[in-house]
Amino acid sequence: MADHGFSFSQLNDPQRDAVKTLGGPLLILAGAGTGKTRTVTARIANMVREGIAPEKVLAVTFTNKAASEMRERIEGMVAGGKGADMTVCTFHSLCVRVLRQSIDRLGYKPKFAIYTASEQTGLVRRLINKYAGKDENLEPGLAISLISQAKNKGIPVSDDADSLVSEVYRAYEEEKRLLNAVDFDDLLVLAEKVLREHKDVREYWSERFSHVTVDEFQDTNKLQMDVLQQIVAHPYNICVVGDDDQSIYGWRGAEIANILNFERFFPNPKVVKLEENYRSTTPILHTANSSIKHNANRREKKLWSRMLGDDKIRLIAMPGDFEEAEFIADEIFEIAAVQKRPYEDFAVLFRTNAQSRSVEQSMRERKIPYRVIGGQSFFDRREVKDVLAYLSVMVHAEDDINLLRIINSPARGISKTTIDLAISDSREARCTVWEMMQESMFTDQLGSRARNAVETFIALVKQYSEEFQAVGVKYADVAERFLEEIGFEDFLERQCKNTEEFDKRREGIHSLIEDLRRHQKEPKKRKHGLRGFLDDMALNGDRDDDDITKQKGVCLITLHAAKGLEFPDVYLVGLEQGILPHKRSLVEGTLDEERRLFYVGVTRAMKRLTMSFCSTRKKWNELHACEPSVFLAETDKKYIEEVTLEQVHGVPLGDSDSEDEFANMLAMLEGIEGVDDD
DNA sequence: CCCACTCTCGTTTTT
DNA sequence: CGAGAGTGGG
Repeated sequence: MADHGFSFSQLNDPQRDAVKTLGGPLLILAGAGTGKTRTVTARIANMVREGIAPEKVLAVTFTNKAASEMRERIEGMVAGGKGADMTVCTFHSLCVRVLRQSIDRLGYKPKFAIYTASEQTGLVRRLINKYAGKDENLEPGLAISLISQAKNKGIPVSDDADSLVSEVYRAYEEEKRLLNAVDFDDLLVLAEKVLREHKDVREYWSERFSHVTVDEFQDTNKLQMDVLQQIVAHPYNICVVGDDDQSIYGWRGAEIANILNFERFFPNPKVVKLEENYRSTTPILHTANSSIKHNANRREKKLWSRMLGDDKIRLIAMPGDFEEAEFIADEIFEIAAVQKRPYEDFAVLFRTNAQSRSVEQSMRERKIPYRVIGGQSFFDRREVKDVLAYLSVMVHAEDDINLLRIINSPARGISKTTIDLAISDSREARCTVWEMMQESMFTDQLGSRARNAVETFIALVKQYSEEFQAVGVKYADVAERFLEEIGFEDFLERQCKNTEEFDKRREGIHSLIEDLRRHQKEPKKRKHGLRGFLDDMALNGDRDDDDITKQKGVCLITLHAAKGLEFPDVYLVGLEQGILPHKRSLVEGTLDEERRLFYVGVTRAMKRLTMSFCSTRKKWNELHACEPSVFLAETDKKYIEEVTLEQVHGVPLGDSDSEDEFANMLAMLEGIEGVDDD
């Protein structure tokens, strides 16, 4: 017990079977709430116990968050700090490691830059403007997703090689290549390529990692599978863990076939099913099982629980979405008060982000604290992008995208005309904008004011990139000084409507600088200093302050984002045709994936589940009639209590004073309706 | 360069 | 309805 933080006796039979199986391909089908993480971490701890060298152990996840959580749990289980020698990372950072070492084999320079989403958008937008005819129009977002799909599935962007997308795609690839830059998908594409084409590289990595584990395997796409196949060599000590019933990312390329046909990729795998659920009560699991069995292609599984549970599932027919939100807010308020339960016990799950609005409104009116996963991520914020672009230019001024992003913000007298001239001249000379700006051939064409501005800018960049490169320098301090010098705060303030916005944005910058400071202090800091920091940021860095599980209050969350989480008391709302089987899924024929989404929603609940649908819904200020979801009709009602809103109001919850509670609730409802505007 | 107005478009989201 | 992009005048 002192040796390692697990013992076989804490595991159930299939879990133990999985933990003891260390050789050969292993597929663990881990249903929702069946102790997947415990099994995987125990299995890895067992490897070390069995004498496998920790540095030969690789565990791959999809998100940085999942990676750090797994690392933490493994380190807690493995004796003598050996856990730290293991590699626990995302697919993307694994590929970065491969490429940092061997990308020169593909003709790139080793210090390649990784484009963030915004850099990618910037480049694509520019190329669309360049190539689109007058009457042609292409959304950068659409182009990017087509390009990404092409790379991940290994298919052409468009079946017409002369189409605008194809043209943009070609130019996009060419430009990145010229700038020694790669995007997210390239990390996988190029890593797979270098592994496949170079035997010594492939052998290095497959010997380096003798035992590989892949988490959330149902989310892998074709490209990730290709990378895996390159890295994992005979005798294929690969363990994949996942649940085909929770595969909900098909729309972004996840191949459920990877899990359904695992044996096609790795021969004769052992298959272990984890079906005992430790999270939910029997009514919840029965309901989930009875729905998911309507899916055609799946690995047969049936979740069961030792917890019988007293509560049936409620299915409430609501007159409208407003009433639905009001009801939930009232009820949570009441239960939290009467049963003295923390708000963190409750979650409201919905299909689309837009649905959270009405619930948020009702929560705010009652002063119920709540948390939502914030629409735009930290890295999408303009000021953060600007600062990252600046830092990136300091490392690598040849990068046109970032250079152009910051060249005149804050305004420093370099006009659009000057910039356009620099771009076209650099195109002609086949060099970067940064190089062109230093040519007298270019500056001679400018008026004295413009020339002056350009020269000042060049001097500024040169000065600070030297300072950043100085030995022993504290990046965060230099960055602060730099932002001060260019008057970034004033620039920010001018862009903001009010003081709150300014404070928020300044806070964002501050937090970024702190990330930078922390990154440099970290003992296991990356090789290339500031470059390494930018890489981390591009790979969606080690930030945890936007982690929803660490925030307080009722959780309002989409079904997608809720995967992997659990709550004692769950409200699953908007179970209507067109919303839960989403309208688009009906056209696209992805009803199965919507059903899995429903399944994921139901299995988030531990003790109590309330489902609801509305017979009317306000859409863009107009009332629309709604029909209940087909998923409700096909689900077994053995443990479901079907009620209308009026009926629930007639049976208030709480053990005592129920009539008073009811009266209070009514009074409250009336009080609010009186104030109702919008 | 900046503001204010109109227009458009409303799944899911990570790296 | 409301966020975000795009347009045009001051």
